Amino acid sequence: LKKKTSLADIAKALGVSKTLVSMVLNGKGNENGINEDTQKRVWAKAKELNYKPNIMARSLRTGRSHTIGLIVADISNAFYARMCRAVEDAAARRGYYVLFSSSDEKAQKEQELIQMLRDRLVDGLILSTTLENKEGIEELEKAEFPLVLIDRFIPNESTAFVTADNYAGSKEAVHHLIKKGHQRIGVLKISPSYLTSITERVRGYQDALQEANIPVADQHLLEIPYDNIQASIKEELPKLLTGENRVTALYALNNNLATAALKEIHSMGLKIPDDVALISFDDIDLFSIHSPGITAVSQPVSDMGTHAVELLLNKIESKKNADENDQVYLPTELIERDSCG
Amino acid sequence: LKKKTSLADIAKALGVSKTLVSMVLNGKGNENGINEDTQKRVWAKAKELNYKPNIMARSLRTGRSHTIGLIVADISNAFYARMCRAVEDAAARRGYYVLFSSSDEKAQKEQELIQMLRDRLVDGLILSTTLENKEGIEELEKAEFPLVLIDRFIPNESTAFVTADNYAGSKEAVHHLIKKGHQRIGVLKISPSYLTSITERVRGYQDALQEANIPVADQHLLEIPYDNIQASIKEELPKLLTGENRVTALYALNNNLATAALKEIHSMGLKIPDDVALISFDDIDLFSIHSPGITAVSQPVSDMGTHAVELLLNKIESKKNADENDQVYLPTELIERDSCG
DNA sequence: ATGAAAGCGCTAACAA
DNA sequence: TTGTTAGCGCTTTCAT
Repeated sequence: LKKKTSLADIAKALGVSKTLVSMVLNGKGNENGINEDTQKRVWAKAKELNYKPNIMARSLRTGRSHTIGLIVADISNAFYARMCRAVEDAAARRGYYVLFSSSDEKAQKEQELIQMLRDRLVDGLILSTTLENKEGIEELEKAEFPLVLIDRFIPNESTAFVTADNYAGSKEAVHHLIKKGHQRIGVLKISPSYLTSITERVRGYQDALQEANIPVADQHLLEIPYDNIQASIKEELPKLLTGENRVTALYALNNNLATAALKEIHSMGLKIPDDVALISFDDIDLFSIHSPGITAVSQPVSDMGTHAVELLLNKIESKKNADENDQVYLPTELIERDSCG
Repeated sequence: LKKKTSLADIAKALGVSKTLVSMVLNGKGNENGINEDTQKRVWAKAKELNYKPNIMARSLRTGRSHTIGLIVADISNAFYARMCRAVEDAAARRGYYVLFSSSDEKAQKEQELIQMLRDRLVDGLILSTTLENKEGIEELEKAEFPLVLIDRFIPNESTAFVTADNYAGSKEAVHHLIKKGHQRIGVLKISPSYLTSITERVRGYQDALQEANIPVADQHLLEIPYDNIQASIKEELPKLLTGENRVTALYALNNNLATAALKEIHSMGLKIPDDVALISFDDIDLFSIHSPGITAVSQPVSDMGTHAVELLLNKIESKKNADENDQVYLPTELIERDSCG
């Protein structure tokens, strides 16, 4: 590994000081009244020696790394993968880079990752929190560490967040089902179930039923553990789909659940939408290609990412206008296909 | 943003030197013969003051960042998303973190990202290269910068790489099609078409036909531009699927292509496998859920990620045994479903 | 068994 | 218009 050119190398080659070179290369030449000619010589020599600033040294000095951290549950999940991409692009547009990590929905891993990212002096953090790590988050807030939650938020706290409007979107989905004539609607929800993305969707479901004067039946709500979705669906789904109180429609609260349900419905030999209707919160490619197409609530994933970055960078650069709202709900969209009858 | 505890803070609080504290906290206490008791006091104080080492400072001093870079075409693509996850996990297991970026299959962006990652003093790089940036790669090699290519390799060069065995996998796929009675097989390939992942698959296709004494027809090969897949498929696919020389089977050279073809086949109102068979290189969830199930060549994505990390870290830490092979082909697996008749 | 001092490469306050 | 100096927080050599 060959040694790289440093400021000092340029300074020495030119017989000037590091300071001068630093100023010029940081575009502060004019502002500090440095000779046009000297400036040109500096630039030329920098190019000649293929100078690249050492970001570590700069960070050490300035206390800023121009890097932000992003923690999601699982970067290989389509929803988060798209989100990561949006965050990456939005950050790049403003000259920041992104360190990604997956928490696997585990609070302890989340905390370790927060720690490691801070160790690396990220300037701020976008976090899809497990919500079981309140302590860790409080610590960040206490230290006034720039933080924006994404996808989920902490109820009754002032922490900044960007999320889809899960409540409204969910309500719309259930209304749609009702309009299509469904009254007994089974809900597949994920545990941990205190995730606001989930609780808000459940609340939307309940309110939609209530508004239509349909009683909410607890046994229609299935809770599926995050780390064992397919097997658990296989075991639980038949309970919902058989017997005389069986549901006529299934509402999956995220894409993983919908996908797993789809598989199981197929392997039970049932037909959508005749034997059972299916609607999903969160739209993925699969649903448009499947036949019949699966009706789904589409989340503004890219917008969420972009918005979160804007919020975070404004915090970091203290550009926040006093009236900037930093708890934002983005609208969802119902994509109607053929899975609801 | 509150100031964090530094080595000096601990040293002062304890009335000892930074050196001592550093040694103890790096586990070199015994090796340097430091009092058990002193060591305990250091640890206690470190915990008390919630000391976290400043990685930038350490990196600046040691020239190592314990971070590796990963550049793929698009992190929101399922194939790369899974790969990223594998890389993340494998790196974490050895105490490294990962900086991800998407090159969008553009050589210039690739080069910028390489630059920025090096600026950040990543200790090494895993790169799914566009292959149009040979210069940049040569520069890395010349600087002896630790580098492992993934998914694609540079023909006739000694650069380390990890890839699926695209040739063998492709041959197997086409053999399968032939065995199912198909003779006229349309191939959907992506451009840029010099990607070895693609050329190797094409080569496998050609050789499989040849071995079966089936003539290779150029007009059966469709080239679809990376950045305009769906529209291009819509326009081109009918050419393959109509007329008297129409193909009876379609072989998509990656999951994007297969997905787009699937959409278009549906919208043309054709049935799989009766009207046309479909096989895909690279297996994704969608294919197992779709009915009929889509037969696909499954790539060992996780293994590829893991393997690449191992190779890279061995390079970085110069642990490479002399006989370690650093050009590795990993076997694929044909997942037979119902899309080929 | 412990410490002093140098230095990684950079920037910023202050001099000249 | 340019240079000097002092660190940022850490590790490491060399003293003691």
